[in-house]
Amino acid sequence: MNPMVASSESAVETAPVAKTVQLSRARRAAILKALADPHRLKLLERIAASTCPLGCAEALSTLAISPATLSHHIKELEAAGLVHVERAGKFIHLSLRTEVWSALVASLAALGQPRSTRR
Amino acid sequence: MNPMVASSESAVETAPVAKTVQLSRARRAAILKALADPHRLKLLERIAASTCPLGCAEALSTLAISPATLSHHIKELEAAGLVHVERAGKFIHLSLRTEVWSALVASLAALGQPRSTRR
DNA sequence: TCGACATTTCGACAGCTATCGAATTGATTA
DNA sequence: TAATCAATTCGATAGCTGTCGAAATGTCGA
Repeated sequence: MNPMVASSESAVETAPVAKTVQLSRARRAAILKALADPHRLKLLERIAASTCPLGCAEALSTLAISPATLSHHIKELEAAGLVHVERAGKFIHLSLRTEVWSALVASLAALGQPRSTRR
Repeated sequence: MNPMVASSESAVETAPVAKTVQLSRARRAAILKALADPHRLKLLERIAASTCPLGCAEALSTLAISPATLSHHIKELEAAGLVHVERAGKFIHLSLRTEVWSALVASLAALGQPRSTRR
């Protein structure tokens, strides 16, 4: 895990009451890079659409990829801080980090509004 | 220019009154792919922040890249439908397609809201 | 018409990344 | 304890992509 994500991660973690957290440029870039792969985007969409944490079996049935590739993609999404991975015995469960997602959306929304005060 | 972007482009063009247009999944994926490069993201931010169309000279002064590389990135952003490129003699001017951007933001916002009715 | 300038195209290249099969690791169960 | 299963790691590979210098193209002005 690189230090940039880790430090931003703790910033998000220590501000749980904040609905929308400010993303650094580096963080934004890292997240957008993680979203560049079509399979990863589809996986994230599937995770987001799930009312409960998603298992690998279900993820695999959504995407036509090997377990190895899924593992790789999950790792990328986790590294980008987009998903939370919880292990339960042999199984893992994936959920969207909604606060990070909201921060991204807000960040991108602000980009399209050049007249607002921005640093 | 690939037919996917072209057809979505005309849909956007023919609906100028619509503040937020629905993006197809493919379109969304294509845009996010275009945003994956840090230089391209920075360029888009610079374009968005500009109150008037941005010239190449200004873009080059923002990014420490060669003119050839800038040209490549511009082409990518244009192909993704994110920017409008206008030629004025020897010069070109870049502007953000705000309606596409808004559609992207809306699209991503909807992704983070699994309980809303989505197709 | 030629020179200057802005921008693009071209070709090469290095680095990145998605993908997979096989091996490995870890948890569970009989 | 061994077998089964879920998931990860590892190594290899093919394709992708950002980057650049050089050449080419197009515009403008003298």
